[in-house]
Order: sequence, then structure tokens, then C-alpha cells
Amino acid sequence: MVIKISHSEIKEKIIAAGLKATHQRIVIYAALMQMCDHPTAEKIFETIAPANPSISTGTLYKTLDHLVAVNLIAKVKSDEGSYRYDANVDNHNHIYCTNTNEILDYEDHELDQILEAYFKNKKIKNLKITDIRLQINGERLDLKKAISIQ
Amino acid sequence: MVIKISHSEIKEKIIAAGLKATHQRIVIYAALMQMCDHPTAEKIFETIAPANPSISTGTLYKTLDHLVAVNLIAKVKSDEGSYRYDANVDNHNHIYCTNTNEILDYEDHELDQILEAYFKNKKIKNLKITDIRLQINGERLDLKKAISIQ
DNA sequence: TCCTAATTAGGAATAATTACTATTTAGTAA
DNA sequence: TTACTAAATAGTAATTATTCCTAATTAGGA
Repeated sequence: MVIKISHSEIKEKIIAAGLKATHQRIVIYAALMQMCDHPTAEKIFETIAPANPSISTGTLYKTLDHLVAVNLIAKVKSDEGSYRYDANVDNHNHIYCTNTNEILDYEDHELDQILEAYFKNKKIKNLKITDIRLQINGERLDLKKAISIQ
Repeated sequence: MVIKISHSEIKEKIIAAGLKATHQRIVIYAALMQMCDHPTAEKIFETIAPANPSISTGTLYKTLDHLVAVNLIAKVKSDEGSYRYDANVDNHNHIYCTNTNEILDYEDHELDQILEAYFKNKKIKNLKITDIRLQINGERLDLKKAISIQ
């Protein structure tokens, strides 16, 4: 689900989120939107570096932090020692593939509703739940084929 | 739920898992069993160091890796740049508290059954699911009181 | 008790991320 | 359009968490 979105639209989203729309932020955010495999900061850097050779890792990390802070992107925990990033901030779940290190999105509104209903009754005292997400761990069986939902 | 368990019992568990029961492994595993807040490697080190001043971080990390590999403990992803460890390897969920950085266990067999039933029908193609865990994100409301289930 | 492969201590090396500072830039106001 | 200023960036040093390396030690078996 790559969504082609123009630079001016990206600029508007950044401004709407309350950030200055610098060239670097636009480039980084645009790159992440095109990458649907939850890339690491390093992968993002490799992607944008050819067209933006003067961009620095300091700027990349700081920009990612800013975009996370204003909820334009999300930081995704992983098992390989580095964080990964996600331009999809809607409530969704992740499939962690232990043999390929892939992280895949798993959206399931039926499941969301079941969980929401369940936790409406089952309160946890002194905690304000912000969101509930599933971490589905598994192994990809046929390495030549992709994992597909349903 | 601190379970007081003797060193000889711990030794047996390590041997049963197929590892040599060295002093260091016993100490590290015993310490983690007593710590229920999903400590980082550093916290574990601080805990065991006074009584074991010659233990090295290399050994600690390697031992944690070994214990994870034989499924005696689990590595827990976190948002603060370091991994945390958990002596509870039974299927259970985690509450991530965004304002205090606590990670709490949330066991709920009713929920486990709901999820198991749900994913029995809803297959994901080309994926062998090993486990499904919830990540409950939230904020602790009253910082003077603990979070409590039900 | 001896033997040997596995393990450890201690510290160097690496990887990911953050911090620092002089320079540049986006957005505003004249 | 130009000037201004706070915020952002480039480039790099520093830090943090973790892994790697090697000589010395140890657990468990013969």
C-alpha cells in the first residue's frame, strides 16, 4: 500500500503537525512513506543519501524523533538491536517474522473491536490505556513466497 | 510473584535445559527470577556485582543469550534503547507504561482463549504463528500508587 | 585425580544513537 | 524584497549498549 503523495502535501502535513517544513524533513518523511518494510534509520539513510549527499545522520535521527513526537510516524521496537520506523500511525498490529526479520503490518478491524469491547469491561486500575497492539510472532514457511493476510 | 527457589533447583533447571551449570549462570538466572520489573542487563549487573565482583559484562550478556536460546528466560523489547529480560517465559502480555518506563506482566487466560479461537479461523498464509502477545501501552495515572490488574 | 572442551574475566572493538557547535535556513516582519 | 532571528542542519566527536577476542579457569566426565 504505497501511497503516492506529493511533496507539497507532505509539506502541509509537517506544517499542520506544528513543525517547520525543512527540505530534510520532507525528504525523510517522503522516503519513509514509500518504504513499507519498517526500515531502520540506516536503511532510510541509504535510501535518501544518493539524492541528498549532504544529509547527516544527526539530522536523520533528530528528524525521526521530531516526527515521532508529533505522531506523524511511529518508532517500532525490534529484536535486532536497532529501532525501525513506520509511516503508518493508525492502530495496527505487527507480525514479527523470526526467521527473516521482516516486520509486517496486520490490520484487522474486527479484532480491534473484539479487543476494545474486552478491555471496556476488564479495566486495569491506575492505568490509562492509550492503545493495544498485537505482536504476532512466527516463521515464514516458504521463503520464496510472501506472507499474505487471509 | 517472587518465587523463592533454591540454588540447587536453579542448577537443575539449567542442566535440564542442556547447559553447564556454572556459578555465573546460576547467579544470573537466580537474580533475574527475583527481579520482577523486567530489568536491563545493566540492572542485573548492578544486582549481582556486589556479591560477585569478578563477573564481567561479557559473561553476563553471553549468559543471557544462552538462557534465552534454551528458553529459560525471554528478551523483552523496550523503548529506551536497551533490551530487558524476563524470567517468566509462559505466554503473557506486557503493559508498557509510557510515563514511568515500567513494563508489567499482564496474564489473562480468558483473553488468550479468545485470541486463540480468533486466529484458528483467521489464518495468515505462509506464516507459522509461534505466539501472539499483546502490547498494552498506557500511562500510569497516580504516580504514588501501583498499577493493578482488575 | 586428571583431562578437555566449554566457559569466564578483562578489556578492546563495534554498532547505534546522541551530543556539540559553527553555519545555514525557514518563516516572519519591515 | 530584504533583513532578522530562532530553529534546524552538517559534520563530527562522544556516549551507550552490546559483542568480540584471548589467555586463564572450570565443570563434568573418564
